[in-house]
Amino acid sequence: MPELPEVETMRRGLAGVVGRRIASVEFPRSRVRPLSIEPAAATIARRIVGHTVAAVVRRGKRIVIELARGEAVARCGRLWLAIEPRMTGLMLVVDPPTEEHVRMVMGFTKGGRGAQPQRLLFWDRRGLGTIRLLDDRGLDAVCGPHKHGPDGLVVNGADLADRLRASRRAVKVALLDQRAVAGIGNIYAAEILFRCGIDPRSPCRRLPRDAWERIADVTRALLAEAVAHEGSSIGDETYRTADNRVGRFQRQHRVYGHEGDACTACGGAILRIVQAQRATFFCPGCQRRPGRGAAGSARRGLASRRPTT
DNA sequence: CGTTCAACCTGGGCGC
DNA sequence: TGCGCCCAGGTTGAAC
Repeated sequence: MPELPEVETMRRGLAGVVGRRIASVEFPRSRVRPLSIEPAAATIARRIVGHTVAAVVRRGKRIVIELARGEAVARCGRLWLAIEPRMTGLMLVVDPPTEEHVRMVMGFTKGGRGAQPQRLLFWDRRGLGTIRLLDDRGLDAVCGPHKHGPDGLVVNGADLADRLRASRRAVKVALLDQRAVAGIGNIYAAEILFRCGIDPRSPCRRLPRDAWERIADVTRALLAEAVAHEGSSIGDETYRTADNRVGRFQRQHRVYGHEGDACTACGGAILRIVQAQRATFFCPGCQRRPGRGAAGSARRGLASRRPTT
C-alpha cells in the first residue's frame, strides 16, 4: 500500500509526537517471523522507554523515528526506530480500524500543549510490515545510499539517466527499484509513465536521453501533487492518514485500477498486463515505445527515430 | 545481468 | 451458503 505520498502524509501526521517522551512501548501480536521485528520486542522496549522523539523522518517508504536521550546521544550515537509499512501498515495517533491488527503501541508521558496524541500506533492487517531498532550504522545498512537512490520528491534527470540508461529492464520495473529512485511503488509507476506518454514495457536502454529528464520532472510533480492530496486510498481497510482520514489522490488516477475504462486522453481502453509478477496499467494509445512511430496525442518528441534493431 | 518464483500474511471478491 | 481461487499499495532470496 503505502508509497512515498502515503508515507510522507503519515510522517506529517506524526508532528505531534515530536518532543514527546516515551513512557511505554508494546508489540502485541507481532509475529515471530524473522525480520518482522528486530531485536526482540522486550529488548526494544527496554532500550527506548525514557527516550524522547527527536524527529520523525521518512526514508523512501519507511518512517524513521529518531530517539534522543540527553548526553547519551553524544556518547553512544543516535538510536532510530525504522518502521516499514509494506502493504497494509498504518501509523496512527487515533483509534485503529481493529484492535486485532495493532502491532505496536507507543505511549507518551503526559505533557505538551493542547491536544497532543497520547499514543502512537502501528497497525498492519497483513502483518508484512517491519519494525527495527537501529543505531547509525544499522540505519545506513537498511536505508542508506546502498539501498536507496535519490528521493522521488527531488530526483532529477541525471540521477535517473546515470542509474538506468544502460539497463535492459523494462522502464516500469526499473522505476520500482528503490536503489534507482526511492519511494515509487506500483500505483505511481503506472501514473508517472502515463503522464510521460511512455510504454511501461520500454527497455530503459532504448529510451532517448530526454526521456529521463521528463520522467524525473513528472515524478517530482506527480508525487508532490499526491502528497498535497494526502495520498491514494483504494477500497476499504486501506491507507489512512495518521488521524484516520482517507486520501484523495485516487481520484486523479488515470490508469491504475482502470483496466477496460476509456482513456481520459484518447478514449481507448486501458490495459492491464503483468510485469515482474505485478499488475501494470497503461494506455496503449497514449504510451508508446521508442522507435515505434509517432507518440500519441498526449505527448510529442519522446519517440526515438532510431530503429529498434 | 535479468527474470521468475516462492514466501511472508490477511481478507475481499468472484465463479461455480 | 460454501469452497476454492485470484487479487492486493512491498520486499527478499533462491533458482535459472
